[in-house]
Amino acid sequence: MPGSKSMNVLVRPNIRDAETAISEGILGKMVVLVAGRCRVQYVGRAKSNLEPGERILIIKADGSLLVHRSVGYEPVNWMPGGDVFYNVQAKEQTLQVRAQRKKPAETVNVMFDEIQLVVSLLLSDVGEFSLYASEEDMQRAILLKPDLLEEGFRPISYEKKVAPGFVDVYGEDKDGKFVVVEIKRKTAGKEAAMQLARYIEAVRGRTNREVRGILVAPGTGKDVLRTLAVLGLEYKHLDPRRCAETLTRVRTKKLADFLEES
Amino acid sequence: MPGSKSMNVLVRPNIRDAETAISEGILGKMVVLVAGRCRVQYVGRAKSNLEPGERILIIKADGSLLVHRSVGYEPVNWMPGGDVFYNVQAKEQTLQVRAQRKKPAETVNVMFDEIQLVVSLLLSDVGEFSLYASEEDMQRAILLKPDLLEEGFRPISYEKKVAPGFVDVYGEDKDGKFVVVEIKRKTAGKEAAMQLARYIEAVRGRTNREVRGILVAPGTGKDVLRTLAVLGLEYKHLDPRRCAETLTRVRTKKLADFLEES
DNA sequence: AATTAAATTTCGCCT
DNA sequence: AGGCGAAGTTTAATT
Repeated sequence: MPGSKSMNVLVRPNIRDAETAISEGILGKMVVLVAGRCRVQYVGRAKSNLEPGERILIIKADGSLLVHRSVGYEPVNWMPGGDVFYNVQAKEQTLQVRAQRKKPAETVNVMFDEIQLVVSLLLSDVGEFSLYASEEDMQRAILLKPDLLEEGFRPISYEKKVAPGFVDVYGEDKDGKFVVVEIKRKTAGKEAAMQLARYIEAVRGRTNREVRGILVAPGTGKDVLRTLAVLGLEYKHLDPRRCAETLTRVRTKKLADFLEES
Repeated sequence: MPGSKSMNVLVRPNIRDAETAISEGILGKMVVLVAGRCRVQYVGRAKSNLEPGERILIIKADGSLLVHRSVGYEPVNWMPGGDVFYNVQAKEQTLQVRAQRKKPAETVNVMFDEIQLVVSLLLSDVGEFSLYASEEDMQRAILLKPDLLEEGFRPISYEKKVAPGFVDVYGEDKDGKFVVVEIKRKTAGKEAAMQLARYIEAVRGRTNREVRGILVAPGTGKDVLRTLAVLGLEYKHLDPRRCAETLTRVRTKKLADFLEES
């Protein structure tokens, strides 16, 4: 039973053997690696052509396909996973791997005329992935410790829907003024300032109370501070990493409190 | 001379041999593939942790690093290529591959406790990559055949700088009214409408002539047509693929004319 | 070096 | 199923 092994390796196989190995790998929901000389054509949302050269083709268990050149973070051609239909067939001295999906309608065609390596693998992987210091972490940190924004700030709601979209955090300051907070996890450009301005306008149209707008980010682009000033908005420096640490500290403290109470 | 071969394959190597093969692969600017059980930690712009599991590690000739799980288009961890410093070392029964760069300061740490496969390859690849049906193609198509936008349209300039950014195409219609064109290669959302509105405002502030705004795209989002109507703007359906074909046709025609003249 | 906008963006969340 | 926004977005172009 060739398909039951967790790893198959073919070094410089002939076209026929490569065809079989790749087909079985895809059918068996394995991860398939192919190294060889190929031409690649894509037709779908756009259209592309890649002239012959040596690349690495990866087909994953969910049907996703990647063609990688020898440099670059991004694949030169690809197909995201999902409902992808594969067709693998030897044609004389070439091997064609075609990936096709319906929505959006697109096709990637990889044509090998030389194959150096075919590997198929069954990867056993249930390890959890955790990411810290996202924009959501910053939001949660402010909600848990509002003083991170400013002393006396009290959150009322978050992800509140207003005219064009959602306000990240919404609350009031120590003087009872409404505060609209826009959070960015990295240096904020003028688009962020404009976004906040639009939210502010929407909120001001609904209340007679004074409304402040605060852009929270680890930094600002060149003219952003001036743009904010012109629009009557404010800026508060806040580092996403520090927010993540704050969250950890709060969680730890909560745990300590819990243990103490027990 | 082990480093001079164009492909090395190690199946289930011990830690020491894997260390050597990976180090030499990186030093030799080869593409290195490693399949094995690993834990991955990232610290930099954010922070992440990936618990142990079987994955594929790819290190490319330019120093870029990818860690791929068995599913998904995107790598779970990565490092873009450039000035990346690598450290590969065996520690008892584990193998650590660390990638580090200065700007931005970040580190990816891949720790293997089991290695199924190590492959290093020298990929010979000079094949040209061509992409059609980009937004730029749409712009060029309109400039070459202005009737694609509307009968009688005459372009004056493109990528013209106005207040907040650049107008894609700028011209006048058969009645002498100014026309500002905003191009989107895919379904246009309300952001596109807003963008066009801002450009229109900027242009109107500079002239007494009537100014029309046309959003060009292969489709529109839900409320975009109504938003455009409210703002006094127009929509013109145009398919990026058709634009690309138009370009090809024009080029072919130009060539035919040239041959005829000769 | 900083900024801006596009991308076959992908991905997740929510209506 | 479509709309919306975030992403360790990356990448290329322009100042």
